[in-house]
Amino acid sequence: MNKIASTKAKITRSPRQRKASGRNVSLGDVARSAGVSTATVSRTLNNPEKVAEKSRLAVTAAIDSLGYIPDGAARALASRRSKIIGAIVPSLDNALFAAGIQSLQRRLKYHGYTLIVASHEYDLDEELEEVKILLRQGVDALLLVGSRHDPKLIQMLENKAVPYVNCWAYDPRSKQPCIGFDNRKAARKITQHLLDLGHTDFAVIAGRTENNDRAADRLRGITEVIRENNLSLPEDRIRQSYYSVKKGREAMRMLLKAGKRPTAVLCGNDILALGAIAECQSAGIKVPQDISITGFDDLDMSSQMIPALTTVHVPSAEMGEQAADFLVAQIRQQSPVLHTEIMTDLMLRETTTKPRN
Amino acid sequence: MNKIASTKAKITRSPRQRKASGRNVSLGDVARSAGVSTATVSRTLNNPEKVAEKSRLAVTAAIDSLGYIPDGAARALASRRSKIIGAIVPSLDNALFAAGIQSLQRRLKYHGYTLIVASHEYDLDEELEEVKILLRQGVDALLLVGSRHDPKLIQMLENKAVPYVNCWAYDPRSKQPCIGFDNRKAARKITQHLLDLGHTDFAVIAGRTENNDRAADRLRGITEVIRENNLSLPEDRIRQSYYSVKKGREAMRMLLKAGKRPTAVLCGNDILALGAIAECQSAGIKVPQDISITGFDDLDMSSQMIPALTTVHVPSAEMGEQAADFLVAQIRQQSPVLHTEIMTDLMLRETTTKPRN
DNA sequence: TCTGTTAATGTAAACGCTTACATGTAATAT
DNA sequence: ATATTACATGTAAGCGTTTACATTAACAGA
Repeated sequence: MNKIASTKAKITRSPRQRKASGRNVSLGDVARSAGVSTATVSRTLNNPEKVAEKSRLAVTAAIDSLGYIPDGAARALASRRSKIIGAIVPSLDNALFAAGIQSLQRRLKYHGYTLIVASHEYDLDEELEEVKILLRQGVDALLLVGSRHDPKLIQMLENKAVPYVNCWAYDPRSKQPCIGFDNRKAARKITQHLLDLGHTDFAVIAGRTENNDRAADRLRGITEVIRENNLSLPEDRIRQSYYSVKKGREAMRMLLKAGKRPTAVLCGNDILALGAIAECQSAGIKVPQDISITGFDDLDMSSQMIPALTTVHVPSAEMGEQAADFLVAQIRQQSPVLHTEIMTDLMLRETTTKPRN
Repeated sequence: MNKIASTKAKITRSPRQRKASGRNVSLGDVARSAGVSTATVSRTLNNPEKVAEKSRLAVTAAIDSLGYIPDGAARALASRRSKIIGAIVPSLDNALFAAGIQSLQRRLKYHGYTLIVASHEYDLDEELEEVKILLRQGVDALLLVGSRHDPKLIQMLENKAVPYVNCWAYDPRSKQPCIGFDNRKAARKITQHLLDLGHTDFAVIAGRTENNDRAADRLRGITEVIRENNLSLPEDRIRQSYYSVKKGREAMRMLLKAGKRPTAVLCGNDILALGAIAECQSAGIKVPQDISITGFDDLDMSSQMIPALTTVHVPSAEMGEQAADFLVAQIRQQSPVLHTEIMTDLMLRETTTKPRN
């Protein structure tokens, strides 16, 4: 890992921020220029169908020629809606969330909303802090990840009557709206797949479960099924890691060091699985012949790697879209479905097979 | 790639959005409850040092007991600053941007700013559209990616006197502020590395260069060096792809089909390189023994894969942080350095070696 | 011609803050 | 004691929209 050549900064000073030349053009200016009242301009912008064609044309012409851009703050203050929706995710570094956010954003934009994204780095206090900030910014609605939050958080949202939805998790018994999938059920499914192949000797590389109910549910699903089948899963066969390839490798390295090698390793997500596979390759252990490995999430790359990863497909894009529709409906005082379970599919690919007998 | 078992949605209706119980608590309420004027409350919030300790305590106590949350729209309207900064990136799906955005956000938060992220999917018209939206939302400053934008875009920003900075690219001759690295120079460096190893027979899997000046600069750097060394790089040895593992595999497949195999393939980023390597593995071609492959970006995983990827390290996190500092300084009417070049390092790892003679 | 109805527009009062300026008060200098 | 200064606070005028309500115009029906 050599470093070769680096470059150093060149210095140029930027000009002091130039003062805006006079006032910004306001809705009043447009009204004057178009020869109508401010109310008519406002209506052309927000309810064009209520304005006679003649005035409408005059107004749009004035807007174009003046280069008018409405002031969101003033609009928000007067109308009590900011047209901004917030999303608070654990991390943007995770491709899973990035994909969901991307489709959320696209859909929100279609509805005329702008998205603010914040992240809390898997820290629930930080999450509460972010909610306060977004509430202060006046978001019209909020998307959260998972179903475990600081009670104060939910309280604040309900006080302010700000719609919200929990995503990437599905808990129909909760009072809180959610759009997501049952992490536990999906984890059970993939575990069962390994059992069906004949595996009896498991290890788990889970995500960190404190402050992460999705990781906890996945781990729970796995351990349940294993124990229901009267198989053992000792503590030292369960490792928790932050989600990174490096951590996945490290965890697998520990597992390989510690006594008898398991025949199957269930990973908390694809990134950890990629790391686990890399570590096996580097140790000369063949996947899946010597050891079966599974992921969770089905990132784009997971199907393209060699060997292609057996994993659980999580439709993040679909979820983001549905979340957008849900929140917008809530803002519009409609009553969309409170709990939506999203399908999750088992993707059987090349990293799992029967154990060597 | 089987799909097994899927779940279907359960239906529950959510209660119609409950109306906020009466008015929201406002700064005036706090003032009354604390027995001071609204000005004093405002000052305790924004310039606590200008308020006597006694009043300050009374105010903070009132804020706590009433659960007061300031209204950002009103504040923005009155003060002409939203405390919001916007960033428009090509895509959030790209881990490179995600990492930069994450650190940008962290740093902005430290300065007391909130970040709005938008993406334009590598479409410059869309980028202009996003700028309009963010300007309407009243962002105090804007981060852009790359140095090629619609001229109208820059014009709008200067009209409104909104500070901005171009990132992930470095062009000291431009009037526009930038914080980034010289893509062309870095590409030259990694190409030179392959030349030094003795390669003469190259292929390139570049990103799509239309609407992506970074990809174009990288490609230019590569072709320049090759031609300066009197080597040929025919058109059919240059492929352009969207950034995905799948596209990388496809491109490599085409390359392998088309006549004589090159001894070295330069990829536009790590994701493409991962795909290229996977395709080679699947075709039984050994990396780096049979073919050397390079990436660009140095994603977290690139050092962990087997074989570890030779690539260019791009310090996205550092860039995000510097961008935050730059924009905040600009907002504060300071004059930070206009052009900052960030170091980029060649990471020599396991996917490059001397060509078979 | 007059009245009732509808459609288009205008008037002006919020919205919840910030901040320039005025006022009052206490400390210090003369 | 008075003048000066500094500090803490209060008063009230915006900030740029939206929107309830009032007004006007146009037209149909009697």
